[in-house]
Order: sequence, then C-alpha cells, then structure tokens
Amino acid sequence: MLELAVLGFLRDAELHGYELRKRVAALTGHVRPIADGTLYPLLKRLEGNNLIVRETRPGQVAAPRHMLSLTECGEAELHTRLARPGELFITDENRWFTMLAFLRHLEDPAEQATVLRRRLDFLTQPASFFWDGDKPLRAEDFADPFRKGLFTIATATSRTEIRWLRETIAELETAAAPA
Amino acid sequence: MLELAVLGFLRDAELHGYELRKRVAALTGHVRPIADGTLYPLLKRLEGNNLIVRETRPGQVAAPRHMLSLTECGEAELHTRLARPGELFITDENRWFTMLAFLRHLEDPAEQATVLRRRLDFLTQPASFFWDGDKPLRAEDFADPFRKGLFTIATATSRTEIRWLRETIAELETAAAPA
DNA sequence: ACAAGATACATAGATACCGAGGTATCTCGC
DNA sequence: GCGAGATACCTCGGTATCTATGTATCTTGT
Repeated sequence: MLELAVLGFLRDAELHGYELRKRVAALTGHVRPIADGTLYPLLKRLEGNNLIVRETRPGQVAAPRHMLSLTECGEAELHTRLARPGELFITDENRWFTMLAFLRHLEDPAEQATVLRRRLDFLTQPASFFWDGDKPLRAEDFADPFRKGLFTIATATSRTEIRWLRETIAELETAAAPA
Repeated sequence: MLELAVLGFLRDAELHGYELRKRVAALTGHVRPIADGTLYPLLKRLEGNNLIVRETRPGQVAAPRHMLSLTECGEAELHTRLARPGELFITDENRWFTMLAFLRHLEDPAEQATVLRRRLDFLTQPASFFWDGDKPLRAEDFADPFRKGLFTIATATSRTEIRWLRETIAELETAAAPA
C-alpha cells in the first residue's frame, strides 16, 4: 500500500522523504503517521529497483534533502498497479482509498471504469456481518449499541460509495465512447 | 487486530477454527477472508500464552474439530485490550471497527465512554488531506473526480460516525452517573 | 464410482509495517 | 548561549499477515 502511495505522490510532484511522509500520513483524511523505519528502507528498495531516483540538495530549512522523483520505469510500474490491482486493493479500505487517490493517473476512462466496477461488485455482494442468512439487518435489530453504531456507520459509507461509484462509472463510460 | 477479533468472538461463544475464520472474514461488513496461514499459528500462540484452550471433538460434518474457548486469562486480556487500546486501534479503520464490535464486553459505561472519546478526539482534529491550510475543502474544490469521490465518502463516514459518537457518549455518561 | 467442493487443520517462507533508537542541522524563545 | 522543537535522514529487531502448499474427511451430483 505504501509503495503505491509513494509512487502516486511522486507522480504528482517530486518530493523529499520528509514531505512524502507527511502527505502519506494525511492520505485517508486523518493523520495516521507512518514510521520512519517503514519509509526510508522502502525508498531504498524503490531506488534499487530503479523506480525512483534521488538527488541530494542543500536543505531549505535544515538538513540536506534527498529530492525524489519517478523514473520512466516507476511510471510504468504505477500504471500497472493502478490498472491491475490485487484483490486486497479492492477489498481493504485503506488500500482502496489509496487507489482512489491516484486513479486519475490511469488516464484511460475505460480502464478507470473497470477498476471502479470491481469495487462496486465487491460492495454489492450480500455476504456480510450485517445479514441474517439472506435478509439484511436493520439498525433496530441490534441490542448492542456499539454494533448498532458499527452498522450505522458501515451502511452510511456503503450507500454513499455505491451511489458515487454508479454515477462515476456512467460518466466514464460516456467519456470512453463519445457520441 | 486479529488477536482482538479472536478473543472477542470466543467471548461471545466457543467456536472451532473454521467457523472463527468465517466470522472474522465478515467482520467489517464485507467478506475479507483471512488466510489459514494467519489464523492457525495465531491460535497456537494464544494457546501457548494460556489465553484460550482447545478441545478436540469429532467433526459434525467432516474432519474433527478443535473447539476453542477463552480461559479466565483470556477474558482478562480481552478486557485490557478493550480498555487500553494502542493508538493504532483508535486511528486505523479496520482495527477501530474491530474494537466497536466487542466494546460491549467492557461492560463499564465509563470505560466505554473513555474509549469512544479518544476516537472522537481523533476524528475532530482538523489536520487532514482535506484541508487547504486552515480552511476546510468542499467537494466542488476537487477537479479530479476520484479524489472528489474519496472526499465525499470520507466526509459522509466521518459525519455519521461523529454524530453517533456524541450521542452514544452522552447516553453512556447518564448511564454511568444515574440520577 | 468418481470428481468436485465444502469442511477442517497445519507449516514454510516471504513481505509489510512498526517501534525504539540514533545522527545532524537550523530556528526561536528565554 | 542554551534548550526545545522542527526539519531531515537512517538502522535494527520484531510482529503481523500473506501466499503457497499439503493433509484428511465428508457430501453431493452424475
């Protein structure tokens, strides 16, 4: 997930590690810092795989910075990951939101729509904690206030997302096949 | 996260591994299966730490089952984890939803309210991807349809959850200090 | 009678991420 | 002039989880 986020942010603009770390931390809407010990080894790995390059420059404010930017290889890798994401990137909230943050870099509306459709399929399949056999539960069915809250929140999110997915898929399809 | 889920589910009822796996998979509202290779070593570890016990019984349908149940130690451990969760269990969606699913086992309304308040504090702190300096962004501010969607979904979730948190904290506080 | 699929458990090896610690520079308040 | 805090980078060791693979049993369809 972090690799995708790093490649995506560097596609937007060249950055140094510290700034990258702050952006990744704020990605999902709230501050969830990632550890130094996660980021820096990851940057080394990406550099080793020739996906990014670094250039040392005197620091603007303090210590010298390593400005990072994507190589052509890195751009290709980003494209592949966005176009053919693993199942976890569709089903896991954090990973999916990372996908959304950079899906624009896919550029082809048809490819974008394909990814959104996979998420929509996942969200609309009924098997879930919130079904009693084959009939859906309602908030009133929960005696436990915390599970009721869990249900309320999950339902609100799910409804909002499904509506947005349907609208956006429709728009992308008209864009892909113009009159 | 999985350890919490396992302890929580076994607090609800004694289960065998296979059933446990299905319940955990469906926990967050959608089917996100956990790997065998994650669950079974984890069960061994919990057994080694004396938090659960297993009892082999002939299988109802197929192969023999290991019925699992919480020890007293395990119940105490569950209580500790629910009452004093690490920061990640407040800020990470998946982990937080797992907390919510079992918070009822904490029983003391004051302790429950304390946990909910930590989440509320986290959600209401302004630093975020969705602020431009110190003024909040709106859906219209996004040219990128995917980031706009991300924003729309995150906002809907956040609003629903904050409202629920405030209501529930108020209810728990009246329960904790009866007239 | 035999294959497919669900049930049920297990291990080995790899990967992703975290936490604690360390180095060094610059700015600002006191 | 000195400490606190922000900027900026790095390593080591550990944990949590995944993927791939393997072993059985029972049920159901054909």
